[in-house]
Amino acid sequence: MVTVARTSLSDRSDLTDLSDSSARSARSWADRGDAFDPDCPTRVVLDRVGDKWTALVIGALSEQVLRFTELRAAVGGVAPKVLTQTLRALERDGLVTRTVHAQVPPRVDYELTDLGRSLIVPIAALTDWAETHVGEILAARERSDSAVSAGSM
Amino acid sequence: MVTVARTSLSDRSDLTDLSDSSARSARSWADRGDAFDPDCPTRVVLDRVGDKWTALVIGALSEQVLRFTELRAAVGGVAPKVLTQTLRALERDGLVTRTVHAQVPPRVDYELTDLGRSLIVPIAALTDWAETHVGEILAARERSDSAVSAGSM
DNA sequence: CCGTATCCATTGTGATACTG
DNA sequence: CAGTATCACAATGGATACGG
Repeated sequence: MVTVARTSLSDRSDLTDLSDSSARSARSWADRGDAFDPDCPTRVVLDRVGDKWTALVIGALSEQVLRFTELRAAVGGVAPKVLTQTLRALERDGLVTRTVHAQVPPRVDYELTDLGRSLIVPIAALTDWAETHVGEILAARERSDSAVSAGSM
Repeated sequence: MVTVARTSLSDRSDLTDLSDSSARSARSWADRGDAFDPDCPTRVVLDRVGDKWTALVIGALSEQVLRFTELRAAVGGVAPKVLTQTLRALERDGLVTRTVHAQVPPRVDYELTDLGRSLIVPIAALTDWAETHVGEILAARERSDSAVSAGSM
């Protein structure tokens, strides 16, 4: 159930007609939100998933429960402070559980929640697209960059 | 809608099928990359899609070709400098074409390329997930935040 | 109309060292 | 082991004004 909070976009319909002729889907892209709205669903998720380590952490945890240090190694040596930030954010959003075992030395397990596991699907769609098309992006990038330098010669 | 998730990643259920069809997807999460590697496919795409305006711009352009000012209104009044940055990045990556019409006053059209259009699918998977589950995230967030303030009382 | 130029606040990220 | 504390820095993002 969506009820996107729409502040500016729908009001400022000084565009010709954005949703009329192309009303092929019930909910148009234009309704999907305003980046200024902190509760815009897409923004909430993109702000979390788009950061540097979240996708990697979720990927690592999708395979198995991991401890802090294991996680740190799994994602390639992130600084502990940053990993802690990432994990706290994931925990706060209900995507990861943090379990402290009363032991010496301490043992803390991180595990995906059901919600976190469900996020694997759309992330996989993105990583899948990325692996398929990153070549085209990189090629376009090189073409563009070399065109710039060629233009200045 | 969306109908994404051809289960490319989720079928990494243990070791079973290394079948050819998912030769690419058969790679485990651990192989998907290192965030330090600037050419890691997921990073390249996430760095682009995860920024503040790209998803909205692609969404707007998915419905129709738009001019600079139309785009600006469509995504909710982004500052021109930032919109230019976003569009230049998209153009450089081959996701958007920029067409200048020799007219007075000038007219510049922005349009998705085939590559850009193909990106709509995984983005839709993400926005779809976001709209479905943002409530759970926000609820978890509130629970977590109120637990913190309660704990300090 | 379609941008660029300038300045600035905020945030994200990281290295390093230290502690219960 | 599992973090925290501190400092530093680069990258975003935004407001405003101006130019071709």
